[in-house]
Amino acid sequence: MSDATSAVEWTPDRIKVLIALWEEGLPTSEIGRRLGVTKNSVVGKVHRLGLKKRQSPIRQTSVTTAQPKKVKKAPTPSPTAATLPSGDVVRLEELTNAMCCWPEGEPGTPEFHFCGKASVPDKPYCDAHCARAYVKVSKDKKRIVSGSVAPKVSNDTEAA
DNA sequence: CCCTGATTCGC
DNA sequence: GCGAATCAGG
Repeated sequence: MSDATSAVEWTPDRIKVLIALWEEGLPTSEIGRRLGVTKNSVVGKVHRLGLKKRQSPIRQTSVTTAQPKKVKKAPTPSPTAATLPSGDVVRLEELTNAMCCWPEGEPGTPEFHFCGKASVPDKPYCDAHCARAYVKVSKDKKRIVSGSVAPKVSNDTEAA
């Protein structure tokens, strides 16, 4: 490969994840934080992509930071289907409804994979990653890596 | 005061 | 087109 001008390019993979996270209800800050970009970049890209809007400055049904609403019916996506092959990483194509779609690594790279663990009912992520995505944290651990990419996003199991 | 989201301008 | 800055609202 002879080209390596752009460090962070919006590849379909990243855009896919971007939309995925956005659709899931993750705050722009969180998405941008994970991808290593600012919330402005995320929201800008999303806007340009023609995605839907969520919480406009004007009153448009509060979102409450993507709080998982309770559903009356729990289909229970059979976590058994999330039995991923050991030793093999979960790719985007291998993602299932009962799989934790938590992007790890740099989207666009062969190293990029998902958690692949069994996600909790009505939740796109597993118990551990769910807390990471819906964390109410504010300000804080901005882990934006500059220069060399590779934000170890595999940090979970946090215990205060 | 803080955070989230949209919009706009500049590069 | 991407990124950052700015503005608006909750």
